[in-house]
Amino acid sequence: MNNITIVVAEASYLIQKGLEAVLKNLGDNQVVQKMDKAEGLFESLSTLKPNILILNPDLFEGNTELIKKCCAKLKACKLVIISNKKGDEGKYDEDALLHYNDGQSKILACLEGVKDELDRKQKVERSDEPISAREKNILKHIALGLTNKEIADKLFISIHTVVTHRKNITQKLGIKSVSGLTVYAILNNLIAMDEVK
Amino acid sequence: MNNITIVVAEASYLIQKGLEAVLKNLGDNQVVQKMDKAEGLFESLSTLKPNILILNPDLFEGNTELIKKCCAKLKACKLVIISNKKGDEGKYDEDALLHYNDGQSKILACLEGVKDELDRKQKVERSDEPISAREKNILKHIALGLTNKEIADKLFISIHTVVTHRKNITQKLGIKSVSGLTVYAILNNLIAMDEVK
DNA sequence: GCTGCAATACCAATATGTTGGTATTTATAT
DNA sequence: ATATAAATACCAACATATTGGTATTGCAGC
Repeated sequence: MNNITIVVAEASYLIQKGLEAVLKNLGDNQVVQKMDKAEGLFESLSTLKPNILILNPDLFEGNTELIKKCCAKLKACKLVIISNKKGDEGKYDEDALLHYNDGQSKILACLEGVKDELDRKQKVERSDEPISAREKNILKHIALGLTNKEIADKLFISIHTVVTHRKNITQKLGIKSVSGLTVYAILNNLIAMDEVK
Repeated sequence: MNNITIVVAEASYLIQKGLEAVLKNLGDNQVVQKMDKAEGLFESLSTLKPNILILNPDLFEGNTELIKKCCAKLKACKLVIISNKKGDEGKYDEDALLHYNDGQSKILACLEGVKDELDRKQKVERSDEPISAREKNILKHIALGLTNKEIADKLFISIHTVVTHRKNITQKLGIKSVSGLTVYAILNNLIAMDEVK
């Protein structure tokens, strides 16, 4: 999984923040710069070399030449258009065209699509790394609030084994905090909230 | 500072997410529900009893009677209007009126104002709280998976202070394990499951 | 039969959390 | 004005978790 860098050029603060929040949840992304006017955009693209540029054409007052100039500036950069106006359909790549009023599914589908495209280009293969049945059981006990020693005693194994399982679990899931593991266990029906001590 | 619960009723997913992000940074808030249509709103207000309702009038297609009905439903609830249209000025309380295109300063000033107003109101009525507001905030960060040191750095306090708060929290609540504290935080709307890392 | 994975066990170094103290400052309530 | 509570800070001893190793066994698939 490569880290994807993103520049957001959008006047509305709430839209900026919304995009940032959505992108953060979408994976290993990073919004490296937010701008609310066109000045300095070209310079930012040159220095930051982002993988994605999310741009509101209003910043250029609709001047499509400038937008094309943006694209030309960077090969590995995917352009996403975010607009508050009707009637932009057809002017831009529909796969990467968002509107202020779009709902969750549209937004997520678009951004995930763009991200997948980039992932494919970068030949980043993401393999699902499921945890084994034994590891699930260990995780369950972690999420229930037991210590390594308590788990070892309950399962009649050495504490070293528990530590090893725990190591593998955190590595496979990419979750290192106990609270994160707890939420994972809840969401994957390994435990119920009322079982936790 | 009590925990403030918020319902966001807004069709645009990005605006939803943007508001959520801004509110999260504003302090001890929690967006307890987001909705993108008017159905179920009254029910949510009744059951969740939020402190703030952020509403886009477009959900009611401009029917101001329904909006007033919202207000009437809850005394301790402050209404914030979020709109994508020009010409709403004067129709609503200007202190609590936002537009899609507003910049950072306007947005923050408005939401901080609303929050301060609520804080002042609530200062009187809090009494039977098991843990203090500060402790709630610490607990929130514990449940999010931060270490004591990370919490100390984020809140600009010593790690000793965090340890002390943590001691008091576990004693007051009688919950020792991190997973237990995490579940408590989820059940008490201090965090949402998808915030945990 | 070889390969790879899962489960088991162990070690050592380091990091982080726990517990039981003390103590100061500020704000609020009686 | 004074008692109380909350937030802050610190210490020391101890407990527990994390990380990066190594190693053995058994089992399933090729």
